[in-house]
Amino acid sequence: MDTYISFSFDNEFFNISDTLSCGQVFRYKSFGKGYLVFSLDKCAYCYQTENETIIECKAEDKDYFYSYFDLGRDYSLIYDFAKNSNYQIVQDASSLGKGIRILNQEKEETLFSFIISQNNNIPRIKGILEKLCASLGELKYFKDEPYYAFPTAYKMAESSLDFFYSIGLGYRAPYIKKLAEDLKKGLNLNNFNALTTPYLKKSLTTIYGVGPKVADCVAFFGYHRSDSFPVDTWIEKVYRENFDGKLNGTEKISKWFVDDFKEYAGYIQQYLFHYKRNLENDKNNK
DNA sequence: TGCCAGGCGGCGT
DNA sequence: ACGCCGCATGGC
Repeated sequence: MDTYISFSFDNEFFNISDTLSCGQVFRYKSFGKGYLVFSLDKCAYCYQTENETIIECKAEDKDYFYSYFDLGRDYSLIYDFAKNSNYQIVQDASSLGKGIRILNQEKEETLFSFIISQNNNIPRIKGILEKLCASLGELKYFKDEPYYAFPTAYKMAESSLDFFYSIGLGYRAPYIKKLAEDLKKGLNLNNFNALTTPYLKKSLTTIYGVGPKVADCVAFFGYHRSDSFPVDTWIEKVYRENFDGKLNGTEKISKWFVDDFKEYAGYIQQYLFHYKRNLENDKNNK
């Protein structure tokens, strides 16, 4: 039988709820005292005590999830950089999102996920990914709890275009189908590993259905290129309202932030995204 | 109900 | 290079 182990990490720079809900990942669900988190065919159970976050997984997956949750990185450096910003909103956002860590996600799953994310909302993205995995992914178990792996590109490439429409992908269905076919034919995302971030993004945008925003997300969440700054509708609002932004076009806006925040840009983008969406939710819950 | 969502491809200028 | 438009679907 499988052996399960658990390990823990200090909570000062790790809030599991904020880390999962800040829009970088879509495959997780509430479970017990915390969450089940799914990545490729693996699963971890995470919950927090007063001082620590506990991560439980199969013994063989320990190194994977240690890396997945980015536990080898010192987030105090990132936090200090943000707290020293001249922009009040960056200071405020980093305080609220102090416990956000950037996950090191698998590249193919990240790419599929963020192609699906375009012009879409987070609850619906999660639903589509659930249907995709339940339909084409391998049935697995975390202890007694069943779940589905993320499907292989090979399996997806065998599926009809109608299938992709049937899970609610809408006009994104051909993007997903073509990517699966290209991967089956030998496209290898690790071939981009050595590229500088600008060339990585340029290479990613050659993929059908991948524009600047999705390329930024994949560069950051899949390749951990923190000199990326995804600009979506939320971030563009923040730019207009809180940075007195006059630039037009998401690519120029992205470059403006990267020029300013350098290798901290991505983390600050996440703080801002999390902050803005939390403000909106508070308003709507009034 | 109508507006919006972690935007992109295609087209016209 | 830039701006505009259509796009599928469903959450709210």
